[in-house]
Amino acid sequence: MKLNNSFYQRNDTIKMAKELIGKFLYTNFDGQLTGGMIVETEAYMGVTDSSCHTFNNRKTNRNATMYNQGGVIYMYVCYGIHDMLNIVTGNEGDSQVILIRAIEPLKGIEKMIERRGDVPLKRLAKGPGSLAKALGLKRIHDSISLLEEEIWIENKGFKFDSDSIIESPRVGLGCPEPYFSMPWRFFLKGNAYVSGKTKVVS
DNA sequence: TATGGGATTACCT
DNA sequence: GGTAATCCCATAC
Repeated sequence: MKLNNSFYQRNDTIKMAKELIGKFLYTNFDGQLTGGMIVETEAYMGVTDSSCHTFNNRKTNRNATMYNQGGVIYMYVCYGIHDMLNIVTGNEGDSQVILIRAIEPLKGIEKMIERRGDVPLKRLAKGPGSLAKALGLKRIHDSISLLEEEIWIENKGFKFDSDSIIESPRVGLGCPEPYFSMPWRFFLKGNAYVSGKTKVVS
């Protein structure tokens, strides 16, 4: 079943980032259904998190969507090239979001290959830039709802015990400690579609 | 108004 | 492992 506001509008973004592992993310643009199982996420914890776009209450045209109430998406462009998909969580005025970093492709694989070019299945939606491209998501989709027909997340009842969800520091940050090392990245242990290093940091 | 850098990826050696 | 591609926004004049 489709996740709704009772999931997205809670105030525990770290817990939600963990819970999104094993959920199913879909997009449906122009009648083309594409998607797969979420295997890697990162939590960005809002105005106190120095790696977060809203650190120090920063508010610009780019990041305004992060302050919306949970249940919409925040899209932003990194390095001028890559579009990134974030799930907005919590209440209006909060700015915590969850970056979706990788899915295991399941639906519309042909269409995703068409969008991505000829890459191996293992790399089709591995890493946030690749994932957004495979699903047809761009900056112009910023602020669209997860409760409508273009993008949504489903719970299919898959459960993983806590040993299977690995925590690690987030990837690619340039911010100072302590946020640099906060263990706010989560991924499914041993899954071939997780990006980057999968080494366990304890 | 100008400049520097980033939640990355792909392709090179 | 090194680096180019390439755009929005923060910061500095």
